[in-house]
Amino acid sequence: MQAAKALTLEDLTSFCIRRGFFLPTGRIYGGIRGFYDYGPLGAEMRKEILDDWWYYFVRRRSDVVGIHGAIITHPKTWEASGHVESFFDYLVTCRKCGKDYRADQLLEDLGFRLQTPTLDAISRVIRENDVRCPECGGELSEPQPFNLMFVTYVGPKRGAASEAYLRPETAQLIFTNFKDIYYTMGMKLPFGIAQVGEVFRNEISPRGFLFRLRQFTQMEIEYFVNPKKANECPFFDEVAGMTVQLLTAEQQERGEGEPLRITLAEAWECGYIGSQWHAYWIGESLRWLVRIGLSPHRLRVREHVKGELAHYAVQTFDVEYYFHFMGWKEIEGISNRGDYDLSRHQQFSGKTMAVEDGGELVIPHVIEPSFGLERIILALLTEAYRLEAGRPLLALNPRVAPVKVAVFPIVAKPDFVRKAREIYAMVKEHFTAIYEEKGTIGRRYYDADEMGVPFAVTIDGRTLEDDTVTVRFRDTKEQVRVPVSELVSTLRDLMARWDEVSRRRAAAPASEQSL
RNA sequence: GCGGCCGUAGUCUAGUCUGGUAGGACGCCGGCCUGCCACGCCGGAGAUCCCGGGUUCGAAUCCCGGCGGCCGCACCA
Repeated sequence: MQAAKALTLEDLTSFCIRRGFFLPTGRIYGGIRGFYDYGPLGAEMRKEILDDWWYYFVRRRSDVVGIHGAIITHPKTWEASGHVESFFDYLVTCRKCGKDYRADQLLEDLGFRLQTPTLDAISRVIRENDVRCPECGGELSEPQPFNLMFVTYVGPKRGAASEAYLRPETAQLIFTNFKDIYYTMGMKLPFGIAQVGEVFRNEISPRGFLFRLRQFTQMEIEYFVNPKKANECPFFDEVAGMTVQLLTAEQQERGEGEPLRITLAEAWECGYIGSQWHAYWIGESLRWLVRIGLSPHRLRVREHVKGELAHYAVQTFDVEYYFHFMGWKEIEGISNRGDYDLSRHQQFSGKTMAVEDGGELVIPHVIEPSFGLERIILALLTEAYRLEAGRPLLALNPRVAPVKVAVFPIVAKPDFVRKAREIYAMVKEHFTAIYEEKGTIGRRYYDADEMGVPFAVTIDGRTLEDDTVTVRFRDTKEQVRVPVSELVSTLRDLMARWDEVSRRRAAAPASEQSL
């Protein structure tokens, strides 16, 4: 007997690569850290999640519109946003032993206090105090800026004048377009602008499969409210009664790790969450995360402590998911950005960002739910992955499953094959579907289970007699027989009632499984 | 970026210490068999042994450098 071993991130990584969810980019050349390509199943899953997000947060609502911004935009954007300033670190290299140090950190370790770690300040402190390499005593190089934004050049000439950045967040495209959207769409406060897209961060050390990437996808909403009406959210009733696990900054500063179990109404009334709109967006976010298949008990809301707050943030809560192999990790950040961004763009562009509300001009305050798509996919796969009799099965919610239906002739005889292909063609018009005729029927069911296909349709001898097929459920293995004429509507109905259909699933959560 | 461990067909892996041009399993392809839950039979293809350099008559194996991965530290808008 081999010792039982819990599912690890490595197991999940190799499962994803083997089944074609993700591939390390440029793999035939050895790959490149922090970048992954989506394979066929991953690409389908990504699209399902994106579509559902867009439906839930944009199309379903009348107060949110969507945009799709450019990846390279005017460089001034990133000066105004504070990214140029706070995305730079400085490296100094020992001229003798070649070791690199982060300049501000080295100086701090040696007891020097810098108000602002600018190039000049660092350089001066090093020179005036004859700071040397702590390892070998060698002379240090001039500080080199290390930019966490990817730099590129616009046009044929390389140089300072043509320098531009790949966007490190989608939010700024919303802020720079704010006034135009406000006018062209005739928006009135409060309202939101949503955007989905790729962002790029030149991380020093990408880690954890999909967890820290250099290119990833954000799904963001910037929701603009009149600061005087920060506590007048007309939708608050929809989430007020939701109980959440909340870990406040205060608790963390006291060293407490056990979150409060508290309703959003209480969390707001007690002042843990600073504004009603902020509490509303926390609730609405959690509802969507549960809707696509994450368990409420594995989701908690953790407030950023002081040192953790971003340069723009008034108050931030992370929605964290419990990954049993690495603990609680952020999958979404929900920040109150105040008027930081709009004020900065007003200042840098010289154009007013104030809009009219209730007879006065205001610069709106912003609540920003920002979802990391790849982290959410990682959470969904972690939650869905389980072993049944030694074989992997993905119990994905049909909303996000890359393939919804598998169609099989029970054996590959011409009559069955002909009928099965006919049914496959019909099903494919309505759902993402696959067809397979090779191998035993059990084998094909298990392969489909591994891809997370919720329903398998089988054509057998009876189909040719009375035009019915069996529909098999991935999670319970139970089957129902339905007329071909009602197949599509039955499948649609089963997906709509999924929570009920899957309630009987017997398998334990992945964290309690062993390999 | 630092330290430790690691890199062999699509996947998992034997072989590495004690150098003699790679073996298995799963998967894949072709054929047969199969009538509701993987692991029936026969045949076959598939390996720059991560990359580059060095030592050697000879390197998957030893040495150096690089790339990539995992863990820890640091970093994390």
